Amino acid sequence: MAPTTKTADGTKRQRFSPAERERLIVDGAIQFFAEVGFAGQTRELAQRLGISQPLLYRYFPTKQDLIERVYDEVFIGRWKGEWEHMIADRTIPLRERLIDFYDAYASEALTYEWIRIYMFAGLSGEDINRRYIELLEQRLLVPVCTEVRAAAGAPDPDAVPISELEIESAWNIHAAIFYYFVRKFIYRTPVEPDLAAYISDTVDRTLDGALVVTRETVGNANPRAA
Amino acid sequence: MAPTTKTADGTKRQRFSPAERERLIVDGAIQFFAEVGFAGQTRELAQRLGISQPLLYRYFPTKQDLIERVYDEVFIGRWKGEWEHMIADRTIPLRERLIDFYDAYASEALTYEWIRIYMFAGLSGEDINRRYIELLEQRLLVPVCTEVRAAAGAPDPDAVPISELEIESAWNIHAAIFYYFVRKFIYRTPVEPDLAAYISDTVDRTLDGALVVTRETVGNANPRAA
DNA sequence: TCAATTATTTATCAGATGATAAATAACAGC
DNA sequence: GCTGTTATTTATCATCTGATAAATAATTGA
Repeated sequence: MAPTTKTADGTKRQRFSPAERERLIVDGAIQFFAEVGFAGQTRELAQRLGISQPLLYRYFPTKQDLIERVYDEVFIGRWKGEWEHMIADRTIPLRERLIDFYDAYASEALTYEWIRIYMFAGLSGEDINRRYIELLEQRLLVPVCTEVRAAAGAPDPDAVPISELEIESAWNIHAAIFYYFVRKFIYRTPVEPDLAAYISDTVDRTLDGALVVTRETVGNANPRAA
Repeated sequence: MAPTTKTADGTKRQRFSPAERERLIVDGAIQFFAEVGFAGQTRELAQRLGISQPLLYRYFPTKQDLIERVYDEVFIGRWKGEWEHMIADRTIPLRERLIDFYDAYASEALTYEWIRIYMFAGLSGEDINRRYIELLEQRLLVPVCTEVRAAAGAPDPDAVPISELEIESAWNIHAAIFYYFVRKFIYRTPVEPDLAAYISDTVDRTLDGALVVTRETVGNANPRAA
């Protein structure tokens, strides 16, 4: 046969710079593993990327290395420092701050890939979830509880440390939002199409519980003023 | 070599009736798949059961058949009709009814195997989750909303149909309980050790939101009496 | 005690799967 | 245009994995 300039499947061979190709592989892997889980096969991933399977191994020595990279890409660096400022900005009513935060958090963090990879990671015993939950408690839930204290007229955390019960009530807010995406991306159940409306309704309902808990268990900072 | 009466690994061959062996296999499979997911290998399952791998195929023609059986065992028949009576029994305060129900539901349904298999099933695109959610809405959430109506002094669902928003507020109660077990069995994060206390606290917080929603969106059945 | 039945095991297949080595072709510099 | 470099592919290995067939041993009934 005459030598051909084409590859086996007839398409011209595409060449990218290592940086570009790596980007393509990582992005494809995120999509792929989010969809089928980490038991997904390298051959199928390669096919979706339009490359040969061994090329993956040029960029990642083992499948596990690629998976670790996916974890990093999805979980590290998606947390925005400005979110913490949003929560703490007392020039805006707390309810609005929470709604704004969850609007941002949902659109930037709680995506299809994020939710599913997070759940796959949890089920396969990775400690990423625990680490993420720690981050969440420190950077979101404690600040939220602090703001709830202020909104409820309760003493500052400096005076009375935040209790487990208060953290739980902040988890309730978070869980309610999170569960929306679990239903949407994991169970694939019909969900309220207007996400913004869902978030504001949910914050309304669950913030109430947190305020009540705080008032009842921590009390007023200055009872005689009441 | 002299013929031996033992099997290769030196243990005497155990014989069970087909019914008994099937029971052992199904129970083992539930544990096994809950732990490692449905990508778990039949050889490893067989090893845990102390049987040879081909014996599995004597009882289940394919691995998928075994998986279906696991679904049936775990999800079908764990729902107890009496739970619906518990929810509807107006001789008891609604708060207590919900706490009693979730105590029972948590201990009988929301087990390690249940939670993990449910999540594995969802991630692999099974429709079991959707079917279960439908069951839950009809047999739990709608009844809960009905009772919330009564407790809030709002009109009966016969007069004013239950809204999506009310269902969402019932979901919030459920999601908060559910999330506790997700944290415990999937993320393996430390959780409140006193489950009963967690449930009663959570019902307190989240039921409040549902009552508020109902009062504000459905209103009082007899406003002039207020 | 012996033969028939069948629960269970050993041996094995065929295709899948992560990974490696060698061959090929696109590109860069001169 | 030629040549060296390297991004990419083809070919292939070794092991894993669901599934099947044949052999074996525990049990049952006469």
